[in-house]
Amino acid sequence: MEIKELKIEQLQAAANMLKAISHPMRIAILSYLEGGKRLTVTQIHRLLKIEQSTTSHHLGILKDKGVLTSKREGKNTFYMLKHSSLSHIVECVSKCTDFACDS
Amino acid sequence: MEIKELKIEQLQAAANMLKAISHPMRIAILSYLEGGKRLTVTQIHRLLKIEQSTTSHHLGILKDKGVLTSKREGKNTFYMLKHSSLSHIVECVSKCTDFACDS
DNA sequence: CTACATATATATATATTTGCATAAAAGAAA
DNA sequence: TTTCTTTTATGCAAATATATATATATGTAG
Repeated sequence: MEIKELKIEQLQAAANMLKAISHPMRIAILSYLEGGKRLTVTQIHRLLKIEQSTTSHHLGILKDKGVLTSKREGKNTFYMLKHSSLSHIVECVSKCTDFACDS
Repeated sequence: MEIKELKIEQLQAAANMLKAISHPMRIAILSYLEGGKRLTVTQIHRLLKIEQSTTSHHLGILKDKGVLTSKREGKNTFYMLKHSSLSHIVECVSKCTDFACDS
């Protein structure tokens, strides 16, 4: 499939998914969830040192746009990557902003 | 380098770069520039069927955030990808929104 | 000068971020 | 059961950011 032939609906969907990731805290969340790791809202909230409600908001956005999935276990809700290859995006952009992207 | 060790400034830069890409028209622009292709503002403006000023605005955002570079040649300004690997992002997200991301 | 190509400025509309307060869900203890 | 604690989610509002078009300005060539 050629990217060139992307239709407007698919462009919109792709943009929505990328936009969901395009936030410093949400990129950090993705980096914590690399390699199939699972973390609760509280764990992420403490790691990022941001409000619990803000954390929940960010996780909700990522889940809504198909980046993450979640599973409730008792009082906790564990979040994880829906597609492992999404961490490539974080890796690529991290390299692009650090050195060059062609590594 | 571990993604986990990303600092806030780099997270911000990565988010800015991703946010620049997170727009249907700008994803389309990237797809047109795959493989080292060079296009002028007018060519892109005609391909996308959007206003010239809007096109220039989008290109300015992509250039400002380090996604594209440009080279003026006479009356024309050619735009191209700054890092070829950035097209992987478009490919990955396109797959993620089309089928699954693990392809 | 004119014609063409590109960039910018302003304005309006829309969307996003964030914290606060609160609600809801689940379990523990009285 | 009722009450308390922990964990997560939601509603609201203010501040901030973004998208888009129209109009205008700048740059380049002839």
